Amino acid sequence: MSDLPSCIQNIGIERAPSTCGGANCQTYARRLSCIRRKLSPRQHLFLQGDAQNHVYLVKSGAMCLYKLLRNGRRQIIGFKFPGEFIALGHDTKYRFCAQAIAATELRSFQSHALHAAAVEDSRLMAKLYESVAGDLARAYDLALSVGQRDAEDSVATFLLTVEARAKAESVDGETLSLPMSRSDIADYLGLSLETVSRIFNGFKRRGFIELSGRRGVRLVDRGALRALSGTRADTRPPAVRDNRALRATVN
Amino acid sequence: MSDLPSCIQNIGIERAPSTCGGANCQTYARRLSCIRRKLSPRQHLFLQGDAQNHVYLVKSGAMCLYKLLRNGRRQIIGFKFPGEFIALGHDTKYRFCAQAIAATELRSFQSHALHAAAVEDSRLMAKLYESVAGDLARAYDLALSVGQRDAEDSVATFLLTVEARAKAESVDGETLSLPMSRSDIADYLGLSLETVSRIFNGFKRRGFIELSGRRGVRLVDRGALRALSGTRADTRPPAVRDNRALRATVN
DNA sequence: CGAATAATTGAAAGCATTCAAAGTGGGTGG
DNA sequence: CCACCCACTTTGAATGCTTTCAATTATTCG
Repeated sequence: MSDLPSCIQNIGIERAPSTCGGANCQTYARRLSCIRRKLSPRQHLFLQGDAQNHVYLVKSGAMCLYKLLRNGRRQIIGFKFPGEFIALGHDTKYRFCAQAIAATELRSFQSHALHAAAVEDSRLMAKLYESVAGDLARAYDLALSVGQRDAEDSVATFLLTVEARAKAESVDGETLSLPMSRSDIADYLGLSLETVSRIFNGFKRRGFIELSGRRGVRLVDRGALRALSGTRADTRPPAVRDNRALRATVN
Repeated sequence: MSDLPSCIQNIGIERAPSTCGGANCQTYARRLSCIRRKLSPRQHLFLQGDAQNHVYLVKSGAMCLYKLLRNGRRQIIGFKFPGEFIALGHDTKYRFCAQAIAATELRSFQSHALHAAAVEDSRLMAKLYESVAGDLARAYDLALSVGQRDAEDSVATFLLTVEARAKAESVDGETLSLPMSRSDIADYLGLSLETVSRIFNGFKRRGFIELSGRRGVRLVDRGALRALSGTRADTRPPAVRDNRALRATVN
């Protein structure tokens, strides 16, 4: 697998700073063949049901992944930013759709070639593993938001999370530019777009955030947002009032 | 990593039949050290926030994984059955709680030892990777259910999925024994336990299912349940009425 | 057989949705 | 460069699904 046609790509370089965490990003699988792709906003990379032959790496822009229901409703299951992989995990068909929410550049790899390369290079394997594990952690957080948070909690948590994840996207140190529309946020949080809009403006009226244009948001009062966010600081013991789940002896 | 104390365990043997899919389950990492654990119903294996030093493999019984919010609400993010791993993906702390919902036997591995062994044995690595990827796919399905399905759709889909996943758990070929309570189902689907109960009995009244005791469910009219389930048969093109998401040119 | 836990059922209340309409921003073409 | 237009966003009002509160019934285990 080390002598592929070669379009000499550095998988892993240009990894999103927030994810990279200051570690020196290595260059993996130098000779893995790939193809450049460019997508304009709203353009699809693939649909659920398509034959799953490729893995993609986002180089710039932003993507959203979503699943469709028969009734036409969609659940966005994640957003993808530069340095992140799409469609790791081998299946015969994609189980979700991938759509650009901004002008986006990607690299396309043949799934089997990438996974074969990963078997050769354990650093690449570690990277793919880490990527999937990260997706999993985010998916669990999403299920938590969608299932148990009320609308304000969801939106507050969303804003805090986006800020933490995409500090690179901020115009200056303060204002962040959301790449996704209200409708995208709604379909991500399991809310209606009207509800999202109402809550954004409710936060604005209460002085928690400032809005500028369609994309700009500035978090003014993070404390207030955190107070609305029911997120636990994963410390034990949880010590919840009457949480039946914890009555039993622990361990 | 091939000369550890050895408690000679076959990771992967006794894999759940439904997941194993008839393939001959290989024996991996024979000499990986592990510890046996037994949990009684409602007993916790770990809590979110605990130091994450171990990976667990379910041998018998059933576990549930859940996340807690400050307001005391919990979201079950998944159930674990024999042959499945818990807490793959290395982090310093567990991000969710793991609790037995029935008498359960597990094997406990040191995270670093297991991952080191996986680097040595690519079959084990493939197994872990597949496990995480499976968790990810199920997490996405959960987000979809919780975010976009109405209560009846959620419950119908849940029943169909449980049947498909845990055919081994069925008493005979027809009646399945749900290891989890109404409350567990509710916290999994993001509903109240009363709603789950109402819908179960609504299905019963309409002749879609039969109930026996607290655990027994028999799916009588799968067609009706599938009709309620908004799940798409992942075929393209989606051809949804006015799905804005698909207006853009595809690919 | 009895106590404790789980499940069911009913009624009232609430939060978010849906439907509807007006307003705003951003991009494009003249 | 500005006006115009389309799409996105905001806002209002009514509806409804699910939740919450409360009480009863059923099941399981000691």
